[in-house]
Amino acid sequence: MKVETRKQEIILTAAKLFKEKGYSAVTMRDLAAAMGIKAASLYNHIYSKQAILKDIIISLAEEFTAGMETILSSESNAIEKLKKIIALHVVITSNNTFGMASLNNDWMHLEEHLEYYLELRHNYEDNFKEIIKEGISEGIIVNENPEIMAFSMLSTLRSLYLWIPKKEDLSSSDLSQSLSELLINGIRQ
Amino acid sequence: MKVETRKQEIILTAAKLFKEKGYSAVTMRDLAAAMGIKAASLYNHIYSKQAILKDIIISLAEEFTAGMETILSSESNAIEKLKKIIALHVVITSNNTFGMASLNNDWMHLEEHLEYYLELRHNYEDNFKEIIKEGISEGIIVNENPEIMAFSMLSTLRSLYLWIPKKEDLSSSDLSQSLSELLINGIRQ
DNA sequence: AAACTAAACTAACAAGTGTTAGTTTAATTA
DNA sequence: TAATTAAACTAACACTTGTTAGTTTAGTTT
Repeated sequence: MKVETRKQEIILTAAKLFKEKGYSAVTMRDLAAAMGIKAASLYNHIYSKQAILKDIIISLAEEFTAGMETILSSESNAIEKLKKIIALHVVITSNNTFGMASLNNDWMHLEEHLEYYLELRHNYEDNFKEIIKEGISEGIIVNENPEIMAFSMLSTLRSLYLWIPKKEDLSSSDLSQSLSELLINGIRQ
Repeated sequence: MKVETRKQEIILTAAKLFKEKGYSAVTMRDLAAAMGIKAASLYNHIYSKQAILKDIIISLAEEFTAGMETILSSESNAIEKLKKIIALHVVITSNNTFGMASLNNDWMHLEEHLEYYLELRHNYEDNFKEIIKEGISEGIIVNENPEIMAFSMLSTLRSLYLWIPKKEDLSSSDLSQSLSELLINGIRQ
């Protein structure tokens, strides 16, 4: 029974390098050097450079999709759902800041898996917007352009991977709490 | 007197391609093909691939720096200054969505100019945070973590390049207005 | 008409790319 | 002890990379 820890080490190291320089700028020789081995040796563990990227991105995208489904089927109002989504982003990002960089910046190099990724992403965004519209109908969210609200909130949540590593003292729950208040109540006193 | 329009065409086309695939994934042959010429011909107009990137990014970074300086020296309170910053981002991004992609995603490939870029960026972020702290002192901004507020607002503003091209019907002033209300007042009814 | 010039071209380079084939090493299992 | 296996290695491949050198073309200036 193979536990595949070596493969996981390679994928984690790759994600780290991809975050620093982007997928295209990282060579298999860079990755091998970071692992302390030769490039050819990587192929005892992984199929291709492509496959590493797919592994990193698709697993994260599916995590978000699963999280969204759980939230959608909960008995919460729109504001509560949005708070749960914020917490979802904080938790997933905290556990894999490197991978989140690829999810945000390297997805266009997915090739065969691009279509599937875009489908997951599109559905996620649609669900997000629907929650906002629901909140407007309920009268608990201001009647402004839901597209702009969704864009603004998602922009912040998608940038968390850049920010969380710089603030390791901040706990996930504290950050979720602060972000919820900010994104929902604004900054005005 | 050379007007350098051909060079500008090349740089604009490069920015377009960089936005789609990232700096490293775009080859000089890709760029040449997009211009309808051969790769070697590009070198009649530009020094190197590097120099194209530097041109795109540094000019934008300096535009932001100049805009920030104007805002800092205005006689406005913190909230008014933040609104001016939002408008600054909307205007600069509207005029060059392709370049903004490189500014956000390709800066790590600047090499010789990386240090200068990071200095401009760091100063900009510091000024942004100072305005928020000023607003807290004045009692017009909530007394929460200014780092989180700056991060959140800047995340949204930095993502505008992805969003503006999809909403061409929206005018710059309408978008600035909506974003100001959202980022400052939040979404809660 | 002659000279100049902007901007294209062809051909080639040295270095770097992802990947494959076949081999060696050292630890684990039968 | 012999066989197996995980994981490294060397060597090489076909192709792509940014860039240079030298040449041609066609329009403009003298």
